[in-house]
Amino acid sequence: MEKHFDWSSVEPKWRERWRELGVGHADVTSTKPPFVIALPPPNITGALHMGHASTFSIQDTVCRNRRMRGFEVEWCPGTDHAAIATQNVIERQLADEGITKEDLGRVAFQARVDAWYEEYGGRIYEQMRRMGYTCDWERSRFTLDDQYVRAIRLVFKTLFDEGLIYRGPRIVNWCPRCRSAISDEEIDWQEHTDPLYYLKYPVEGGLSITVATVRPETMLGDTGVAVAPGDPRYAALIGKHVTLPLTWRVVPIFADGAVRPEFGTGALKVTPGHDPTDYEIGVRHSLPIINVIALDGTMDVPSLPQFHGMPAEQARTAVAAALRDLGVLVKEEPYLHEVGHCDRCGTILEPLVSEQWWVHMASLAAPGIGAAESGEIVFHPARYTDVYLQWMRNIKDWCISRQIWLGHAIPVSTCANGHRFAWIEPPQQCPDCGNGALTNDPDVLDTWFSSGLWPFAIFGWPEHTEDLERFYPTDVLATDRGIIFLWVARMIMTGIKFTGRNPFNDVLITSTIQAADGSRMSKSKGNVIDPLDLIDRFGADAVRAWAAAVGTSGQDMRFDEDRIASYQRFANKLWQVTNGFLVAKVGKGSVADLDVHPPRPETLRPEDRWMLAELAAVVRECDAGFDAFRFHDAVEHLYDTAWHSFCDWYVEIIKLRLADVGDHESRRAAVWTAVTTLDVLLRLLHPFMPFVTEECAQQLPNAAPTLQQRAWPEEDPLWSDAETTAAHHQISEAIELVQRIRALGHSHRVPRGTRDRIRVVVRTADGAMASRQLTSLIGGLVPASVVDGHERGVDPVVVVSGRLHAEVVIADTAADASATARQIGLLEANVSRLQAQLANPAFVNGAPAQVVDESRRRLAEALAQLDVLRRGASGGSTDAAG
RNA sequence: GGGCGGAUAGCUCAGCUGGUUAGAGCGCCUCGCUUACACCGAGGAGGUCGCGGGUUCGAUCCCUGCUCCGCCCA
Repeated sequence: MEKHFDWSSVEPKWRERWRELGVGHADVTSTKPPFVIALPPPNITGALHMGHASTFSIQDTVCRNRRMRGFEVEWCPGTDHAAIATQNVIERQLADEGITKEDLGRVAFQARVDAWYEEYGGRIYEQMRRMGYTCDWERSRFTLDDQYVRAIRLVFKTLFDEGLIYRGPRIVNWCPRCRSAISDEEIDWQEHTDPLYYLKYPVEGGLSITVATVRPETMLGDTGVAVAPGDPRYAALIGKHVTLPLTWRVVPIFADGAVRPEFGTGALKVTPGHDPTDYEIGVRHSLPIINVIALDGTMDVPSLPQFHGMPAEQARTAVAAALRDLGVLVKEEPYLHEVGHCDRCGTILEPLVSEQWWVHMASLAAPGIGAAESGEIVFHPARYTDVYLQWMRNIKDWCISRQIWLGHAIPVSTCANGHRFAWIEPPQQCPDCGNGALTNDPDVLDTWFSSGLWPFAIFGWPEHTEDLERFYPTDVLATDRGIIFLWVARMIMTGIKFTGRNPFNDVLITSTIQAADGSRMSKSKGNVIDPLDLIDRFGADAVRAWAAAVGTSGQDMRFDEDRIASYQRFANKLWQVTNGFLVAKVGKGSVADLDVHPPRPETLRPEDRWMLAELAAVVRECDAGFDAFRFHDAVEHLYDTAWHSFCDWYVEIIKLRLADVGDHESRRAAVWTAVTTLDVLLRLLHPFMPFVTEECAQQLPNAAPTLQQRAWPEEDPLWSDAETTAAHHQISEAIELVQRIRALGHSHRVPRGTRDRIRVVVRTADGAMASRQLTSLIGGLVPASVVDGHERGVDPVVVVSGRLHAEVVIADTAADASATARQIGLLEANVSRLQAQLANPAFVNGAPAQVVDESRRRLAEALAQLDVLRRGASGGSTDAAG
């Protein structure tokens, strides 16, 4: 037998088996109730990262659980074309070759993209298989699939025809390098320290006003100066005019609520063409919009040739210098602020006004708000509902056009007569006038526009396919909080708009995994962890169980490798107890020896029932965890029960019985209980740790080709009947007593193998000897000999647990009552606390009867225990049973 | 500026709707290679639950103020 669980040989075997058995594939004609998850599509050319590993592992765990619970599970995977990211990669390749995409042309460029997809397209699926994910690979989708493209065009055309999509000049975040608009959600804000320049502008009548700005070059496009309403410093200037240096344009001074009086001088230069806030102000006050920066990021000011064509950043110092020469620049100071960078390429974004396509959002958002408010769509953890609603209630129109080559072309053409129309199939002529000279819109759609349709488009919408009928709406959507707005909200809005139904009921937001120091993992920082590397080192089961254990408590998690390692050891523990103990020792290597019939209940010993009661508890905890999306609760209870209750206690307790070949009935009860317990635990653990549980379950009776074909465990009445409950109580007390006796032996440094040095008498509360069964159980667990009574004249040390207590004598050692004294001290503190509580009439009258009764019960028990300890400690109880 | 979180053992984190002797994993200390497992077992040390008020018979948990630390939106 191998010494340890060897995942590297086990994992490939089971991956292959699941594939052969078609575990992930859903049958659309099945009569089982469907359970559906649409996998948030990763970037087709990307590699699996920690975020994926965390959220996908949890999705697979849910899917495996639902399969065992009798659902027809459809977990539909897919990939996203990730237009900007992919185009950047290709452009970088071209740059290395010294050419541009314009040199290549659109057709040849597309060929390069296709080749790239071909090369890297399958990589992430392979990585997902290594994690053991049971997606329905046969249904995998790509956002550039023909059917998917038709869905996108239909959505676009519908919104266009309803007037919800429009084109117009608006301020956008412009990436001068990508030469494209970028959505608000794709901005990477970084802190910069830049000079804050104070510019003193002349005002009519010999007055002046000073503004502060980090971007003096934009003053060439200023069309106003704003101050806060009611600001006494400037009240007299409102309505007057400023003459701007350099351009000598005359612009008004006015009041606007957007101005923060405490910033700078409290006076704001307004550049509607190059600042989002200024744009809003400009709209409110009907200011002209002047663009002074071109799409390539250079200054566009032909009337000022000294600046024209200069990169904006360079123009900043040049303009500042010119203003200094004019005496306008009166002060400079360093200023820390946030600067927007392009999420994809890192270039500093340039807000500017350009023609873009927009979706009018307010009417689409309204039903999406209602769905969350009414509780039809539930976020887990619940607080994300507020995050979602906050954004939805303040929603802004969505810029959906991108000026890049890769992606879904905006399906709009304009004919020679100026008719503009949207289409689904590329048109030959204008539907209005029949004109055949058509110009197609050059832009493509924002990637999120297409992935926003994911939950229904993957199943063939708008066709009324069997899949769509059966699998839509989906049940759960699991993702990181970072894309609630980018994606979740948009799926909800389009889902309701185009299918009339919520695309899912539950949104599970999984924890973000941070680097060990609490910083964000990012490629640029070089602190990313590769999940595949973790699989190599700890096994897929360990990585998955860890993901479940840290992924759903709702808090961001610092990456902690030791935690993963603990689940690796747990996998080994399961494997050891199954193969090394149950199969090799108990079953002597034969499954038949483990395949015992259920014993008659009366032959079960208390410890067997104790184990079954523990099992009942963990089934309940596990189910509750799954139902509430609290997987960390489920996996931690399973870990505790499997390792501590089963391996540490139950297995150790039954070893003596199993060695006693004479007592067939007892042996059978123990074997059955052990096998049953392990079988249930393996099934419960399977969704979290599929590989090791399959490998272990295969060794036991009742093995199925895969645990995915076994039913999810349910509680048996035997596990919680009155006798089992009583047995659980008794054995739990015995276990605690064992721990106290062991501690006593330890504190006296009694070496192992000298059982005779410690002699123990176990008694019940009334002073009677404990039953023979219980005595031998305790005797088997402590390094001591259990005797009927102590010799006269010897002072035993007494330890107590519940209604049991033990009188312990250690040979050649004077009775050291410090252990007893310590326990007495704790109990006395407890007693005085409870007595004070119960003496308080406000508590007795105010608290629920249950709580009061519980306090009384505890007090009574503590007093009884104290009584036992004091009698023992006083040294009088030699051979108390007489 | 607005919003949402966090602060619990040396570290990383649990602690569900107020009543437990406040828990786990790792680390640390002391024993132990006993025929499932040294990727292990046994025992142990370690916390005035960020700080100040308040509500309550009772607060780690609820309210409020403060101090630090994140994230999101502007």
